[in-house]
Amino acid sequence: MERNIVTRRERIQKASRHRREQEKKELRQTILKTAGELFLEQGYDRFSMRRLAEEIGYSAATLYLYFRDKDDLLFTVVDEGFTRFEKQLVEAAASSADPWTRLNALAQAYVTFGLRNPIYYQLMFLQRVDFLTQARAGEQQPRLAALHVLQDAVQSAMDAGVMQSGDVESYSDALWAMMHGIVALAMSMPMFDAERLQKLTAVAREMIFKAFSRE
Amino acid sequence: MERNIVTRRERIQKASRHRREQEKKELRQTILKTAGELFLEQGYDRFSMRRLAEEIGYSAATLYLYFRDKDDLLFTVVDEGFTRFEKQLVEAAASSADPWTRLNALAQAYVTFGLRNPIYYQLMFLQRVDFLTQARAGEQQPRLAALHVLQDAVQSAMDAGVMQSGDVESYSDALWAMMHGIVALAMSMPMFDAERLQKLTAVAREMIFKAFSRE
Amino acid sequence: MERNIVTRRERIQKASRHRREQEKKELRQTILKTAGELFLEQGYDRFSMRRLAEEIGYSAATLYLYFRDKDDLLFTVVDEGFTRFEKQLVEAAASSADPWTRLNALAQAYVTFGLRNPIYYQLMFLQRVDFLTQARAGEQQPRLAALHVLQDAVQSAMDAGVMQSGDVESYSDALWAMMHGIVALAMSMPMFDAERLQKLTAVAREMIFKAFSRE
Amino acid sequence: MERNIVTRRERIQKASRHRREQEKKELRQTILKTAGELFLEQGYDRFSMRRLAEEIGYSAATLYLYFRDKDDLLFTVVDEGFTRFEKQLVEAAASSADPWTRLNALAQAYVTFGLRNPIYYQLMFLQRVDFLTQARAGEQQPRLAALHVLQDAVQSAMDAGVMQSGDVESYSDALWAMMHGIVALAMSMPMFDAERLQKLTAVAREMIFKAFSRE
DNA sequence: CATGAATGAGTGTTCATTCAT
DNA sequence: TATGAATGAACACTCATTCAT
Repeated sequence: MERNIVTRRERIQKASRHRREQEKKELRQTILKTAGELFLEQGYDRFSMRRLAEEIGYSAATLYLYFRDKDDLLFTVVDEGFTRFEKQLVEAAASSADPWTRLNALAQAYVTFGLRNPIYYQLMFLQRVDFLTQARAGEQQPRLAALHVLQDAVQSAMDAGVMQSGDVESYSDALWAMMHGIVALAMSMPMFDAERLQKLTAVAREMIFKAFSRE
Repeated sequence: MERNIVTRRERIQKASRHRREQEKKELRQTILKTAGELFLEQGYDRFSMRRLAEEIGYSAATLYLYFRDKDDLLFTVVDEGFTRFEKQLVEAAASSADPWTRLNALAQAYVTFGLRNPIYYQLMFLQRVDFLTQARAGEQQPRLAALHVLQDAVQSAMDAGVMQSGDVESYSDALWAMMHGIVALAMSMPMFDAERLQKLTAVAREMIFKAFSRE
Repeated sequence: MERNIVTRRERIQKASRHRREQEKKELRQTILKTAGELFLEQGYDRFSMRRLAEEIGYSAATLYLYFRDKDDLLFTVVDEGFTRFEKQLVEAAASSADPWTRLNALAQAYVTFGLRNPIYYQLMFLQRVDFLTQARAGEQQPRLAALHVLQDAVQSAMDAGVMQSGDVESYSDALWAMMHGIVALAMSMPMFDAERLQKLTAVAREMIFKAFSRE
Repeated sequence: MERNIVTRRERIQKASRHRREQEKKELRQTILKTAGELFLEQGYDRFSMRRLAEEIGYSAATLYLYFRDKDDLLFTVVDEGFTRFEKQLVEAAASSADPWTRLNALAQAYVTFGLRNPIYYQLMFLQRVDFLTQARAGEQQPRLAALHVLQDAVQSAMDAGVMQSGDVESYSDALWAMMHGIVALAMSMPMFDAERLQKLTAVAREMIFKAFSRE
């Protein structure tokens, strides 16, 4: 009987611990999500720990139970951004067996990610570029892995002979620059409305095709 | 003799006034220059009037003798940036009678400006995009005039038949995006060393040529 | 036993929470009180959040945990003042069934309030008259309600036939002006010592009687 | 001849000195006048030496050639106010041989001065009451002399038997309080429009008559 | 786990005043 | 006489962060 009780207690404790861990994770996610929303609504400068705390309904001190400091929080947001970013690029890369189509899908995915996740994109590639090369102590996370997907796609397109051959890195960089430029302009210049942006991307796609495709 | 004395006094006063005006202009320039350096070294967020004052060795209050407020100072930096920017683009545009060469010169000038004046470029096109559409009270300075130079060049290249014809604005936008992307990446991504950047611009130039040139 | 422990913990927490709330209220009161003293000693102009903070031995930032901003603090002082003011007038009005006696009691209460609460009176009727017509967002507190008590008393005195009838508002205003004048002079003119003031109020009372009482 | 020249020179110098003194006086007056206007328009708090300087078209430093410091300037404004105030009261007192009429004229003059010169009144009797008892080093100017006019009028009205006799100072104080109250309320309470104010003064006049006149 | 309370350091800005010229 | 230049001290207010509970 005692054993039983102990077992029950253990079970309860375990369940409780599990639940608590679950709750902890959930709150962490809530913080990150809300942080992102705050960026989007108020901009990077206006974001503050206090405002974030208020928004999620917890005290400011609580944030420091989940993140060492403000930069740690932002770093995590950026991390999450890179995770999603990579995931979408990988998906796009996997969407087609044809190297050229894959390349196009990748470019499309890149721009789409930027336009749909301006918060992440801002932080990842514009506001906190310094995070790009940093890695959290102990972790070893190549934040730029996502971009290797692009290089790989270029490489295989060249290998398959559908793309003009040349220095892989440089060609990949050129694509990156083009896409980054489009996203950056679209995001910050008020004159880039939907129509103008749509025409721009069309021209860009055509440009890439003419410049890189073989035959 | 009296007349002489007066004249001398006047001369002295005039010289003195002139010297003071000169000094005032110089300090103004020093402020602007130091402000730029602070941006570059510490980043936009860390820039503050107080820090700037300390840097130039004056009290914070003094800054307000030269600029109405912080935004006025930044606005002036940006203004100066746009003036130089436009000047260099116009020069590039005037460098050749051949429309295609002109277009290339323009692109080259754009990127060069960005890389040589990262402070200006940051403020103009990344940090304070809001200034783009603003104009100082009373003044009426189209800050984007510079970019019309690009559109004009595209237009004349099309007119001359050396460039594939199409929607001028969109083609111009695509060029802008490409160049903006190159500058932005080069400026903020540490892995873009001189060599990689040089290769990138070479590919970009080739890309533009293949995509746009006719025949 | 577990239950007991929990209960005890809860009890402790509750007590602790209660104590903290108590302390918070006390500090809030200390702030308000010290603010008042500062006004009185140094004058409205010399009052500043910093000075107040120093006076209470806390950092300036702490004040903002208790009041949204400076105006909120002052507003609260004024509010408290009006609450006490109204309470005392209402009490005075209820002190007698005889309309004429009531009117006298009211006048006496008004002057007494002003002389005993110079800080409040200063803010309410001299320095921050703008608060008179304002109301804190959300609240709907007619700050001038107190003065309606005066009008009501005049009205009933007229109705009862003990006071010469006429325009209620104007007669009430005249009484107000008289009392306001007495308080204002007494508060700020150093020559109004206790004796002179006492004689003044006596004459004023007599004056009101002769001017307004019927029969 | 030499003598003549000298004389001429002296004459010129004298004239010039005179002119300069004249100009100096004029500028001083301009400063004072403009200071008053600034108070009226912007309020006591918003008044600043810098703004005043800007308004008169001189540098801020110039103000310090005419006034030791800000308080000296304000003191002078107040002084000027008291001078005008006294003058108007004296005029009113001299307007009639009948003691009672004189008293009425005085009261009228008092209120009129307050309403027509709110700047002066504010400074003299509300904002800078501290000046009332101060005297500029070396000077000996009883700033309250003006109020003796009131006491004198009360005295003679009593002597002439048209006013109920009693303690002169107290009766005079009561009149002062009434008038001060009216002016103060009218000046700062927004609800006192022209009509309400007019009715109030009428009641006040009637009140004084009933209370003080004998027969 | 969560927080209320607190704060030092900082922000941009204004002010009265000084002083060499 | 007048001023341009300068400043120290102050202002209200916000922030990221800490810590006892």
